[in-house]
Amino acid sequence: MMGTANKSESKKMSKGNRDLVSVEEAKAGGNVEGGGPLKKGPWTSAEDAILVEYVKKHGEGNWNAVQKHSGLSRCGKSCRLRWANHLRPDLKKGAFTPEEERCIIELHAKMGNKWARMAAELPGRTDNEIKNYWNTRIKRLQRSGSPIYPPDVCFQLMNGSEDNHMGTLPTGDTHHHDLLQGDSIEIPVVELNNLLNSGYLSYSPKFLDIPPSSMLKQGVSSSHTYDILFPTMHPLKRLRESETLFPCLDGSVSSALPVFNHYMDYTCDMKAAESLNFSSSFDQDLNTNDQLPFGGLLGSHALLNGNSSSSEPISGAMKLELPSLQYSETQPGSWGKLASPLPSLESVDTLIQSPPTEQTHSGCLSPRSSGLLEAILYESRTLKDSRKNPPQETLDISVMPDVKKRLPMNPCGTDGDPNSPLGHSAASVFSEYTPVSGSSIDEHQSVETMLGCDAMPETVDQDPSHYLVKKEISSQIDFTRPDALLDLCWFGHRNEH
DNA sequence: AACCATTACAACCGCCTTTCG
DNA sequence: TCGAAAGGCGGTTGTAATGGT
Repeated sequence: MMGTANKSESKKMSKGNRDLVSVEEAKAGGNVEGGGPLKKGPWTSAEDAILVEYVKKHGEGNWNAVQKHSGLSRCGKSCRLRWANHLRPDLKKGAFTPEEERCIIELHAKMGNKWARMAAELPGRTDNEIKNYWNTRIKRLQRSGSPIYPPDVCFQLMNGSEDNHMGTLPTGDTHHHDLLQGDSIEIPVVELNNLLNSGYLSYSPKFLDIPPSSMLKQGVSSSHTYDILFPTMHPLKRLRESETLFPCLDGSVSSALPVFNHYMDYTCDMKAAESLNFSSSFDQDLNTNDQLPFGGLLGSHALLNGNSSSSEPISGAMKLELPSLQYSETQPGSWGKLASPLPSLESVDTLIQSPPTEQTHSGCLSPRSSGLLEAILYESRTLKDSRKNPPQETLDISVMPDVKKRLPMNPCGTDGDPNSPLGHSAASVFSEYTPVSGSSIDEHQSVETMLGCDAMPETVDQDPSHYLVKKEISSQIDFTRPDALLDLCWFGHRNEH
């Protein structure tokens, strides 16, 4: 908050006494007429008075002139912020109402961290307020391992995307037209990201149960997905705002419901959930069911990150900036041969989102060669076909010796679908960048663990048939393909039928 | 009562975009 | 057209207040 140069001053000037500063002191405290250093730290009531007076006279804007005209030793930015966040007469004070909280949650599900836009939807509230509220809430939810979004918000969002192909909430409020308008199929990736951040995937215990359509709607390609699933990559600056094209596939509402059925067992933010009449049993689940059918430990990163701490639950909102493993154009056909020594799943992001330019070494069309839209559509068709003619084999470990080694349980020699527009790649992530050393989970188990196949079938997943289903799933997923995660879901979907 | 953890809030920083001369 | 200034935004940090042990 305070600049380091003013820390001591700020400490001295506690909330209790800083209001005692007179206007003269406020003006003289820093500099008059912009000579000395600008003051930082908490604003005094005198400074506030000066600023209010100034705005009354001159109106908003031209904030840098405040210092000149009023003698206030604050920079223009600081003045603007102070005015916008505290002095504006139309500001609402006090805690957020349940309605506002609800609105924030929905807006965040739609917009992501677009605090200013969210603030525009909430009259009298500032972006800073909303941001603080959200961050606090996220921390709370992270600790409790609860979903970030209430189920009904996700449901609305997905339902909305169904309706308008935009992945937006059909909330009925008319002020979201900016998101609703347009005739493209573009879905702001933030919406997808945030659905994924919802925590329905964050622990992934029910990952396999998520219908593919739901999964797709939730944005499988989003970076946040991988934040959730692969939370321990070294941080780099995330792309500031990735607007990703992602098609909406058909997917019935009913197919999405089971997800919520599962997760209604988990709780949401206790406070918000209570205010919004959400069920709240997740805490209990946390205490009693610390082992999950997915093979991971609840509250553990063991899911795919055995070498990460298990002290913190994976939470959808976990803010992890992943390294941008930019797929090297100089390495054609190197799906699965990633250049970076430690790429993240952002790389998968990149791969999936990248425009098609080349074919993979296996001859399969990669997303690069045919585009994500085509890929998705293709896979959609494949899925439909598969329902009619269940595939015999899908796991192609032949092209991924590493995976081959790591999947000794694979009962099927499989061939990837050479016609799939989605080529190989995900295997690299699974094989290369899953836990390596010092892990609590044997790296060889990483994939199995993720699939919940060989890990702890007796703990939660008591149903042997369920276990077998997962076995089948694991054997049919081609981790050499970037859409392996899609497969995960799709198999999950298939197994619902 | 002391200590610690958490929460809520305020403010700054850096980057990006827009505006203007 | 270009560069500087201003404005806007999101991320981060620091601190007081509060609650629990």
